[in-house]
Amino acid sequence: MNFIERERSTMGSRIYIEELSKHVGETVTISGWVYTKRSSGKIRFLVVRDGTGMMQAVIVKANVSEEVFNRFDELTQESSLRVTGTIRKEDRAPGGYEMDVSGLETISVAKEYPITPKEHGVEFLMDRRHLWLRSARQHAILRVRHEIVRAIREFFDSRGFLLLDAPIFTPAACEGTSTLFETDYFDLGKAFLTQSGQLYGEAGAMAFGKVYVFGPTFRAEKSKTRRHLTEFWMVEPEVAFNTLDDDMDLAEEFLEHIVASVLKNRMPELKILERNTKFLENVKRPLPRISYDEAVEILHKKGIAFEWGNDLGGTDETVISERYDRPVMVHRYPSQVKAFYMKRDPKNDKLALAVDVLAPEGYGEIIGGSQREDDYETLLARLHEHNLPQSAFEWYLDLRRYGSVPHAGFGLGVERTVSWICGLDHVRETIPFARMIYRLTP
RNA sequence: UCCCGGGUAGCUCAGCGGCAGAGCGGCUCGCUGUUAACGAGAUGGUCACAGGUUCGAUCCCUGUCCCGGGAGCCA
Repeated sequence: MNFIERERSTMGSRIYIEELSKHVGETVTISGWVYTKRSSGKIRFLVVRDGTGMMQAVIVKANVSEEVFNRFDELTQESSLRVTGTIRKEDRAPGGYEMDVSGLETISVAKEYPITPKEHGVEFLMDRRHLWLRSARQHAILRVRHEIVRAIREFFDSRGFLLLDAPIFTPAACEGTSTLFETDYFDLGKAFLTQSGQLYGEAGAMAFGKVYVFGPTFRAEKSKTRRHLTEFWMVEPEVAFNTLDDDMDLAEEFLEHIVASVLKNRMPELKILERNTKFLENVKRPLPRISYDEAVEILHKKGIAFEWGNDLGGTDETVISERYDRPVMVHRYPSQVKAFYMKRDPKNDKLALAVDVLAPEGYGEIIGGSQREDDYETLLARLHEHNLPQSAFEWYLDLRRYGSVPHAGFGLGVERTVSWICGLDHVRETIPFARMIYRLTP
């Protein structure tokens, strides 16, 4: 018998911790890592994680060979192992099930693991993000993120939207405002990392009617706050023949679906995160809709010196969103603070047909959208007003030359949404490996 | 870029113009139901870096570096 065969002969059937309840009374093997261990002399406890959950394994001196019993001593935190034993329902154990160990095999003894069950600072943990991902809280957050991404795709897929992947290298600024990451691109000069797939989404909408772009986006702004990453994920639906009102209808139905999916499928994770789900249960249609003018009025009534024509700042957004128990839509912003492609309000040329959705509890803007300018001459004039190079936008102008129609869309920031739904105090925990102004590793 | 706060043991922090501290982790010992186990013990330091003031600086001053979150900008 070779090594592998010998090892296999001592194992029960291999299962995952998430399916323990189906194997009560059976002898099975769990492959995983040591989360923590405790000893009380002749009875020893090993908390094993395998990626799907945690299980307490109990090693009783009287029930196992001396070799197995002593093997416990060499196991350090995060050592990898295979543990075999009988599964038993046990109310004292976290998860409700426990293993009575009969066999224990060390795969690799871990060196002294830096992340102990005690508290650590943000810098320390972010420097070890690759290890931090193993902890229960990070599991909960990333599983909620996964659920949100799944719900996003389910929402659009079930409504006949086509997933349209936009390029990441772009020839010029999409919106002309943000600072972009720049890189050399062979003989073609400079390329920029995309800050939005929206313009390509518009081309897709003219081709397929309704599409969504879902991918990473990049902003080289030197923002250093709890709401900013330099690389983040955005989902951007775009629908031909939609108006601003249609756009807002879509956005609120979309948000309702995402939140409902998380509440339905990820309650244990929200509990680990100690999230008060009362706020999330309120996320039902209709969401309140107020105009920018009304928002300014609210700020003035609160005694905030806010000048009409400016964009809402983070504090202003918090003041407005605090008045509601669910996300609030603010529409028709001054066109001077919005992007060149947004259509002006036919009733007031100073306003853009734009909408921002502000999350409650001070989480700020999670959605930004608009009806797009569909008139060729107007769009051309806007390009020039914003000093954008017409040549880089000829293809975009083609969308207005050949069968232009009203259309609208929006972008939702995935990390801000995860942060809000999980109730986190910083977006850096919502993505496996955050990229920020002073963080490029690990 | 600006404003504010911070950097002391592996980690989280306290401290103070006059011998460098605690809790936790790791290590040793004990314990048959632990849940961040518990009890006992030993170990652990370039007080971010460079100048300056002083009899004496981890502490006060100046500069630099790094971190945090806020403004601006944005999802």
